[in-house]
Amino acid sequence: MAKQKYSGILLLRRKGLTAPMEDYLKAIYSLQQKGMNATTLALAKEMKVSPPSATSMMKKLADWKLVRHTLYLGVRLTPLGEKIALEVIRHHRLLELYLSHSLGYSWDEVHQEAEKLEHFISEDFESRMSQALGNPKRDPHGAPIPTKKGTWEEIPSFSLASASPKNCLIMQEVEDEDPELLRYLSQLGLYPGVEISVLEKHPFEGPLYLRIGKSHHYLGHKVADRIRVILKKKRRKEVKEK
Amino acid sequence: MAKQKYSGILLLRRKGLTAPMEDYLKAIYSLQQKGMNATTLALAKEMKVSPPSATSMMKKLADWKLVRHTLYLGVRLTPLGEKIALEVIRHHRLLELYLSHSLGYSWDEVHQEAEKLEHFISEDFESRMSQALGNPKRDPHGAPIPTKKGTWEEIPSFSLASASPKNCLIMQEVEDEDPELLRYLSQLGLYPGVEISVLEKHPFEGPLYLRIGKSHHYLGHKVADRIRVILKKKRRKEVKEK
DNA sequence: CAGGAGGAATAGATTTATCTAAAATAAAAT
DNA sequence: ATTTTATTTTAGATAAATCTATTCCTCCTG
Repeated sequence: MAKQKYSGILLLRRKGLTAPMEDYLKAIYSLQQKGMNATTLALAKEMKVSPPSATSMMKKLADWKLVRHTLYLGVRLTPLGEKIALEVIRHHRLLELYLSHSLGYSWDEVHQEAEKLEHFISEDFESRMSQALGNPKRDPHGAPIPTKKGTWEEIPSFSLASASPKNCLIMQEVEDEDPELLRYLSQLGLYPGVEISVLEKHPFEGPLYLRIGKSHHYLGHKVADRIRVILKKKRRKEVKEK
Repeated sequence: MAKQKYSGILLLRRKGLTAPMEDYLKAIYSLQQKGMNATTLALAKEMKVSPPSATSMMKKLADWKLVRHTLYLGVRLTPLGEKIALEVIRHHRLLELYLSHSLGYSWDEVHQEAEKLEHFISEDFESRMSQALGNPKRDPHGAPIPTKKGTWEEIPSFSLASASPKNCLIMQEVEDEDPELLRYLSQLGLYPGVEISVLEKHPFEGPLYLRIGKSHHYLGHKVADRIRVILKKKRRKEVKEK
């Protein structure tokens, strides 16, 4: 009985899975998550390439059985394609957390570095990072880190811009791709896990006046819209989270 | 007065310096270190490619002014080429040490991982590693880690196979590329820094009987030849090294 | 239901790094 | 000095990922 030595991304990399292919899979996954169709044009825009480039990559990924193509609806990940996408995302988010924890990177710097390295680290590197970090569930921006099996805890969050005043909120997540935004947020002390209350909400998409931890700040609607929050649970017991 | 924002490897990478180019530069550097000419054939063998591949890369590197080409003598690194080679080597060796210190890799596993990552880490990553490790001077195999400026301490070592009995030796260095050899050496407790004495030396390239630390082992001549050692200095003071 | 707008695919070119097969050239040897 | 040997280079192909320009085709609209 021959033992299956390689599977998932490792196997496919041995068969010639390339960094660009991995990047396209991530982009397709991201579009699907947003409920959009991964059409040629949408994918080309996401990847910042020309439509013909996207077309040919879609065809290639279809040959590899990583996506299925429907005319004018674009491409959808197969289970295998989704598995690979999630493995790359796991690499990315583990790297982000690792860089910030172990090498003192700030949260606005980690995305760029992780974006390159995610394609070149081994599965061994991945699991060593995960172990060193205590099998973490969230990256520095609050995004979930899929497990090895491709599962994660879904936390139903909503936009800070849509929050109603008086509720006590916990910041949950923000996108990792805009370093300027992240630097701005860290000036305000706005990190995942921080307590927020909306004190005033100005009309016509006006600014919000917030309590952030123990200080108070105004925040524009556009920024608030990019921040995901959850309601603070009524505590049943004083649970300390580190 | 415009500030020079990029230099060395960073500048060249922005201009399109590729991972294969970096690998060739390392190979040329390595051949030069061994006192060999980096001819087409030698380089092709070192890089495990066909001679025409080596030719075309030599031409390309010459276009980039990273090497100078002399007919039938092969190629020599220019100062710029050497600078790049040393930066890549610095990346490699820092990565090796970092992986073994911070992620618990054993010394036979680090080379492979570093070989890929060396081309993709940023200068920031490099300096953070160096700082986290206390600006180390040697990698896990005892090879010198060049400084940012491309200098390092030259330690005149010699082969264990050529050592005369009775002297007390310190293991200095071993190549990093053969995992099997490294695993064998670690079974014997043979690491850089470990004390060795040659107790018996059998003729005709026969085995050596060694004291390694506090235990005794036989070691074949071929293996001994790959191990670099230095004479243990007469201690002036009891200095503890960690 | 017949065009036209716009999205999608094709055609052909470019760049990088590799290959094999063949030709050219330098060094060595008789 | 001529031949042989060995190294080096050229020529032509391939594969990946991209591009521009062009053509094709689907869907919607009038």
